[in-house]
Formats: sequence, C-alpha cells, structure tokens
Amino acid sequence: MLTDEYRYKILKLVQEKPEISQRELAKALGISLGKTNFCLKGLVDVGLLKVSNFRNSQNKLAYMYLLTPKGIEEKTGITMRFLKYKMQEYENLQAEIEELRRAAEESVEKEVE
Amino acid sequence: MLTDEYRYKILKLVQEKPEISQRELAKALGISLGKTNFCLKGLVDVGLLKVSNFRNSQNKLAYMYLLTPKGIEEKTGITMRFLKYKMQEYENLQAEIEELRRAAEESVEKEVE
DNA sequence: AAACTGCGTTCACTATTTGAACGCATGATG
DNA sequence: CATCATGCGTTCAAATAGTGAACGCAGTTT
Repeated sequence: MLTDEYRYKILKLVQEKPEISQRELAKALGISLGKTNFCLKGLVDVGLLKVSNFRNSQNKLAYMYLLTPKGIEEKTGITMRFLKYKMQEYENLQAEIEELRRAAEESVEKEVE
Repeated sequence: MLTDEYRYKILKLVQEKPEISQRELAKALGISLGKTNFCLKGLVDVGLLKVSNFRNSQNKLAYMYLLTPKGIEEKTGITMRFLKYKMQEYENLQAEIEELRRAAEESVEKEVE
C-alpha cells in the first residue's frame, strides 16, 4: 500500500539523494525491497517521480530518481497532510497515555490492598 | 497477532463489562470479529481469562469473560509494558513531527521564491 | 572470456485480517 | 407444538499486505 507516509518519506529521501538505490531506500524506510519497488513505481506512475540515468563516479550507468515539477509541487501538500495526520496521532497518543497512567495507578493501588 | 495492545485493551474492556459479546468487543477494539475471537482465545489459552456462563436479564444463557487471578495479577505488568511502549512511540512521534515541521516550512519557503 | 558485483524486477510464499456463513440455544409467534 | 427470529461463538475461504530469494542485465575485474 502506498500511503502518505511512504509518499513523503520517499520524496524526501530521493530529493536528498537522487542516486539512492532501492536497497538503500528499503533499509532507510524499514521495509522490504519488494515494497520499496512497488511504492517507487507508484510514485512514477502518478507522475511525482521520474527515472533517469546517470554515470556514477566509476562511470557506471546507474539509475537516478528525480522529482518531477508535479512532484516538487505536490510534496508540500503531502507533507502537510502527513503532518496533520501525525499530529492527530500524537494527540490520540497523549490521551491514551493519560488513560494508561490512570489504569496503571489503579492496578498498583489494588495490589497494595 | 496477539500484542500487548490487545492484551491490555481486552483485559480492560472485559473487566469493565464481563458480559460483553465478541461483536461488541470487536467494535470497541476497532478490529474484526475473527481477530477478536482469536485474541480472546489466546488470553484464555494462557490463563489470563476464563469463560463462564451466566443468565442475563432475559434469563438467557450467555457467556461471560472473567479475569483469572493470574489475569488480575499480570494485567498490571501488561499495562506497564504497553505504557512504556506508548511513551516511546510518543517520543518518536514528537521528533518526527518536529522534522516534518521543518520540512514543511522549507517547502513553503521554496514556493515563495 | 569468465567470474564477479550491484542494480531493478519479479513473484511464489508467508503472514495477517476480514466478515459471511454456520450451528446452536433461546425467546417470540402462530 | 412447530416455526421463525434473534444473537451468540466459531470457522475458514478469500482478500490484502509484505517479504526476500532468485533472475537477467550491464559494467568491472581477473
């Protein structure tokens, strides 16, 4: 599944290092090579990334992923959306931790009895 | 998969309402009936819950899930473990949001150019 | 020329989750 | 009494998601 999380992270990593390999990307993302390939392809399909070739330091032909103009433009929106999502998650977590704290205290109190 | 998250949540919900049905539980947990059944069975298997019968208001035979002494005892530990996990998650999220904020600002700045 | 390296790609396999369908027990209805 | 309706736990085929070994290719090294 290609979620905003991976859209954001891949665009970010690719922007920082266009000559990154799928294996490096997979490691950085903490997901498998197969899923990385799938997500990357998804971003190319919707026109946010394009694949290009270049010669690396050893004059070896290699791939390079580049953000398209659309990719550059939409990255902000994706980032904002992901940020919003994360902040909501954060808020929920805060409430949950508060509740867990109460639950934990209660349990300990009962043990003392 | 039976994680601390569901161990904690199920023990909590069952303690609050032992006569809860698996369908109610599933809805409260936000997961499917099948998974709920699987998790519940897991808790019974390891001896944290036991199944009992009772007569409900319409004198209808129904199930009731009860925490065993072991369940009561271990619930605190599970809660603590889950709390610790959640707090770590919270911290990570905080860092991630901070980074997203920087990334978002940067994007917006570039748009202004 | 043969072996080696590192790349993207593929896909059979495993893991996880879902929810429709079933059998059973009870209450309600004719 | 017989039938239907309701609600329960249980099951499991199907859907969905994710993995990583294996492959073909291209360039480099021996």
